[in-house]
Amino acid sequence: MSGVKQFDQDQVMDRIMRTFWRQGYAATSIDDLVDATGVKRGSLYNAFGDKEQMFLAAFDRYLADVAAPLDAALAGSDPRQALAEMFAAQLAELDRDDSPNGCLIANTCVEAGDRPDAIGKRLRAQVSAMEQTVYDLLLRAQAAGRLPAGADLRALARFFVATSRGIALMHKTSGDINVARDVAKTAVKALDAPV
Amino acid sequence: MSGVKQFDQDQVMDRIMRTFWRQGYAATSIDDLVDATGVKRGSLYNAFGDKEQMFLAAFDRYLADVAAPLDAALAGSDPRQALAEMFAAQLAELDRDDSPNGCLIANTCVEAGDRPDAIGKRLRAQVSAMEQTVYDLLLRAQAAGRLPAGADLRALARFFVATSRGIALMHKTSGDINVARDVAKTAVKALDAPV
DNA sequence: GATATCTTTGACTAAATAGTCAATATTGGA
DNA sequence: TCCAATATTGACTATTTAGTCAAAGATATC
Repeated sequence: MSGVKQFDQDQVMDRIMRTFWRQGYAATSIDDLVDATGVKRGSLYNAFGDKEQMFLAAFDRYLADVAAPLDAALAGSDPRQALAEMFAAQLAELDRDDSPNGCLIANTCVEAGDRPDAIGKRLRAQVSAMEQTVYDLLLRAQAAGRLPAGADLRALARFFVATSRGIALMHKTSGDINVARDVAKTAVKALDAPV
Repeated sequence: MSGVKQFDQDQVMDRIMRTFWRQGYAATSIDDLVDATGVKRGSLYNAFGDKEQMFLAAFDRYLADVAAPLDAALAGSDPRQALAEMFAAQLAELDRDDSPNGCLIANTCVEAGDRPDAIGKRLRAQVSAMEQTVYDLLLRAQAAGRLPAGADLRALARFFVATSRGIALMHKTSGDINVARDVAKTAVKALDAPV
């Protein structure tokens, strides 16, 4: 059959992304992806390359479709509001019942965080970028007098990235959005702790 | 050969634990354990049961050997000092260069956090227990007037557990103990944020 | 020293795995 | 219409996997 693609690449990649998200890289077999997408083995290889390339594309898709609202929230100028919005966006994503629990980025931190391959490199680039985005937000805020001059912005940026990861893990184990809410609520107050 | 064990069970379980810690459950094959311990396949099965039982025993070993100092620190009465000591104990563990990066508990949250099997159950019991230990600490402190009456202790307890997990993930991806230090330093200050 | 019990070992099975490929079908353009 | 390029398909390979087992060796106790 064919000569032209018989499936919607975007839709199929969405299924692939969700499968990796739910099961992880190593625990997902190509047969799992065949079952999840309805696309046959050879067609998947033809369309997306090998398993590692499939994962990298799924990871990028996750960043664009799921993680993007978090980044967008960090573009604001009021750090309290921006971080509250970032956590709110994360909670909204976690609370969707048409999505797997937890977060693909956090999951990948565990599975590939210290690996030298393409997946590890891609992951670390993303983590660094998020830290930098938060840092830039805090820097703008400090320059505008919204944060104390003595605040350790690097430490704060790392703290918020870590908290976001921690929330994802807590949600994966508890399945309870209130747990995630409690953590987020407590974290944003850290901006108002005495230096 | 034999009739009596030819290897030190404690030492071999330590190697098994470190292998699961470094690679995760799914990514660790029995052959990996054979290579890591020098004990042959059949002897491992004879001594420890199947792969799931090996992991559960390794998990318990991790709690007893690696995570215990964190629990011990939480037994104090001054919450600021107790939590600072907990994080200090975690940082000390993370900084050991004879151990894998990251934390087996956090890794298992990702791999089995929402699984209904014995590993998932064991993991969730541990996470709940840690939250309760922190909560009890905060409750003692509040009763002693060391924390404001209006503080949300449940939220704080969940926050500190989440932060500890977040630190583990950040350490796994960055390999930099200063990142973990920054997060811990910022987290303990949350106790002094206005309610 | 006999024997029941335990450990070790390497070979084995059955299933799952990632990736390949030739045969076939289909399309768009010349 | 014809052809070059592409997509689909199921069968295929080679490897890895978890777990089993019978044979053989060693030990402690009686």
